[in-house]
This record gives sequence, C-alpha cells and structure tokens, in this order.
Amino acid sequence: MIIIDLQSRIPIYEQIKEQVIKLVNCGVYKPGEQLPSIRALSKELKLNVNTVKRAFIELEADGVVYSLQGRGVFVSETAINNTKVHDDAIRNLEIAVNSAVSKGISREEIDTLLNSIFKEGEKDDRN
Amino acid sequence: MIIIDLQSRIPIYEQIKEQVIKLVNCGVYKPGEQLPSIRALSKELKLNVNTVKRAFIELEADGVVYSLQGRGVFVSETAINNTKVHDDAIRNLEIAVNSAVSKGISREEIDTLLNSIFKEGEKDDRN
Amino acid sequence: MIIIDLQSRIPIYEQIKEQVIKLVNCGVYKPGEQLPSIRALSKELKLNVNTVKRAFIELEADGVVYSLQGRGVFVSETAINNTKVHDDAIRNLEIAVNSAVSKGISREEIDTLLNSIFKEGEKDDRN
Amino acid sequence: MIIIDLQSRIPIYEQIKEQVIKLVNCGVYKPGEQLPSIRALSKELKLNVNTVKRAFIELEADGVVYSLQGRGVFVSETAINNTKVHDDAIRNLEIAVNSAVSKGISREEIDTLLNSIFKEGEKDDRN
DNA sequence: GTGGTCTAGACCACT
DNA sequence: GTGGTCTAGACCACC
Repeated sequence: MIIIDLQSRIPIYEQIKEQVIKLVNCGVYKPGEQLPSIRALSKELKLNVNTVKRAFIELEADGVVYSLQGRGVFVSETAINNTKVHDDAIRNLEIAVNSAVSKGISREEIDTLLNSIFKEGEKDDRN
Repeated sequence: MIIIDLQSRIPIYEQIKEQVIKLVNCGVYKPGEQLPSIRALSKELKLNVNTVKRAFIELEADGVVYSLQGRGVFVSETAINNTKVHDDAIRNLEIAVNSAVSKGISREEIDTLLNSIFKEGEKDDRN
Repeated sequence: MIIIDLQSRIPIYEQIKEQVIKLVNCGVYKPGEQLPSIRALSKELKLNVNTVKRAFIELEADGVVYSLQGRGVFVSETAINNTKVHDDAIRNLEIAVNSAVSKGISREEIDTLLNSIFKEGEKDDRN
Repeated sequence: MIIIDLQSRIPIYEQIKEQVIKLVNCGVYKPGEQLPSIRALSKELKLNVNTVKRAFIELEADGVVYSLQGRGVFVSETAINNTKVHDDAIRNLEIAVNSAVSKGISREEIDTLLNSIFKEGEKDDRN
C-alpha cells in the first residue's frame, strides 16, 4: 500500500507520514482501526524499524494515530479534518507558490498545472 | 536588496539563489550587468563567504549567472525565462500541490490561497 | 464495576489495580470479602488472563489482597489505609506537581483544578 | 545544568525535555538564544546523540525550540507561556490527582503537600 | 563545527 | 506478539 522512493530527497519517514495521512483521508484506514505494526511495515518496506517508528512518533504528535504498548498503532478519531495537518499543508503550499512566483511562474501556468492535477485525480476516482 | 531569514528552515544559499533570480526577473539586474561581489555580499548580509559562494556556483550551473575570473559575476543572457529555473519551479510546485491534495486540501482552498497571493503581488507592483 | 479505557496510555493492569483499590476504599469490597476470580474478571472485561493476573500479583505484593490456592482472591485486612498504596500515591503526586510547577503552572491554577475535581467528587457521592 | 537520573523510569529524553522547559521558564535561556549543541550536550551528559536528539525533536514539535541545520538549536519565541506545554502539564496533573484521590488521599493531604512544595520553591527563589 | 537521516541491534514493558 | 527506549556508528547537508 505504501511506496517508498529511496532516491527522493524527501526523508523516508516523511514519505511514510504523508502516505499514511493519504490512506486515512482516502478512507482506506478508518478512525479506531488498527494499522500494520511498525515491525511488519518495516519488514514489508525493507526499512529499519526506527525509521518507521520515527514516522509514527510524528503522526502521533500530529494527532493522526495513537499507539498503545503491547497492542499496536491505531487511527485516532481526530485523524480526518486534522487541523495541524491541514494548516501545515496550507503553509507549505503557500511557500511553494511564492517561490514559484518569484521565479517567474505566472498565474496562468499555475492554473494549467492545477487543472492537470485535478483532472488526474478525477480519473483515479472513477476506478 | 537581498533579505535573508536566518530563522527559516530553507537553507541560506537557497534563499540567496531565489532572491537573485527574483531580482533578475523583476528587472533590477539585467543580462550582462555585474552583480555585487561574493565578498561584498557576504559582508553586507553578515554571512559566511562559503555560503554565498555556494549560491553563486549553483546559479552559474543553472545558467543564471556567469563569473569571470578576477572580474566578477554577471547576469547571463539566459537568466530570464531560464528553462532550468522554470522547470524546477514547476516541478516543485507540482510536488507541493500533490502533497497538499493528499492531505485533504481542496481545489477551492488552493484557489483562495492563489487569489490572496496574487492580490498581494499586485499591491507590491504599485510601489 | 471495573471500567477499562483501552485507549488510555496507562497500562491496563495499572487501571485494574487502581480501580480495585478504589472499590475497596469506597467500601464496595470489605476486608475479608472475596473478589471476582481472575478468569471471571478477564472474561467480563474481555482482557487477556495474564493482564488481570499481573494486576492481582501486584495488589498482593502491595498488601491489598491475598489469594488462597484454589479458593480465590480476598481483600486483605491491610487494604484500607494501606501504607504502600498511600505512600506511592503521595510520591506520584509530588512528582506530578513538581513537573507541573517547572512548566510554569501556578499555585492558583492547581487550586482551581483541585476545586473542580473535589466538587465533581461530591456530586458523585450523592448518587 | 541538566541532571539525568538513569535509574528513573521516566525516559531520559523526557527528563531532558522537562529540564530544558524548566530552564527556559526560569529565564536561564531566553527566546532567540542558542542552546548547547546536541553533540556537546550528549557528551556532557554521557548520553548517545540520538537520545538528546529525540528530546529536541519533541521540544521542537511543542514549539519550545527550533533547530537550524549547520547552525544549532535556539529557544523559540513561543517557548514561554507555551499553550501546548501548559495544557499537557494541566492534563497530567489532573490524571495524577484523580489517581491519588481514588487511592484514598484526602484534600487536606494534598494541600499539605502543596504547601511544602511551594514553601521549598520560595526558599530557592531567595538564593 | 552544526544538525538531519538511517541502520543494526540490544533490552525492556505490555498483552 | 506488540510498542518504547537507548546505544553505536555511518553518512549527508549546511555554515
């Protein structure tokens, strides 16, 4: 379910975080539901346990999951429509847009990009 | 002319790169024109020379500036509408948008953000 | 009678211990009286037998209950006003208060908290 | 400045967190000021770098410090009167008090404890 | 020099 | 079995 790009400059634990959030937002994992164990996940993704653990520590701090010793990791009730995740996403997007604008990217180009991204998304939804 | 935010998590050399590109795109520096020397700039910004040097090495690799041994750094003819800068900006923006979307940000929210950013930009242009 | 919060980060066996002590202090179970068997309790609470067993082993070590081979678990005579339980509680509270104070919590805030907790308690007593 | 109790059941990184917060609240470290490097601290406390790092990751997530690659760790502007730290402290205290009460600790005993703790604090202030 | 990421592996606590 | 903590040590990025 989770795909890691080892070549990416985005840290692996960030990639895990992002994809877990995505899976929760897509409804693959629902609040209260148990997630795969960090050991199972680290084995599946061929990563060190600590790398996966790091992702889950941050997901827990962000209120997306909670972990119970000896029992496992579960999706928290506040996972969907999570304010911290939302606000972070908006802030990052703002920085990225400002950076693009200062490099000469026009509003038209951004709209074209958005159209192609959201068109792509609709296709996925049909599946 | 260049403002560095020491508290930002964006590397200082990236901030320098970005602002030089911005100044060129705004027409403050024109192709062929000489830029402040690395030493002058590092003194003015109170930064380590190596940090400024790194920014200029990368700007040269991107085709934004060229340096002439013993004479200084100049804005290259390919600085405006530079393909590499443009493509990098688009690629980064695409990643940021996809990340935001996967965290539940809607098209409407992105448009609202864009409107506020471009409104802000117009105000600046009047100055 | 015993309510377990599976979502709490307090270990389940600690929750069992705490609630047995509470029930004894409230007079629900009196010294000499027999407690529900470990198996019955684990079935009722839908918990692993080992988890309940661990709670009772520790309660026995603390002098709150005693178990008779093949007959069951009973409230010990030293259960109420038990020194070890009392001292542990005081020690834990001291640690918690010191921790709060070092994080900038004032005496006033603590008093407000205490008032609301003891007010709540009185209401419960009326039931 | 920081004292670690290796015997304590409180994780070392939590002890570091707590003491850094305390030092900031006491005014030993002020907003904007640089903290000792994680390497220097780990050497001084004879701990692994990662243990200290873990403490700082959480302090950063809580808005108490911020770290800049290649530069160091600094006290953030939101460190004092930090809502997250404050709310966590209150919540923990509430849990501790409720636990003590259920073990038969009376309001009088709690007040006695508070008096002795705050009396102790005043003595420290005079130094 | 600074912090940031990742691995390998140990040991403990809880169910 | 689960997660939680800690160590030792490597390699990278930034200043």
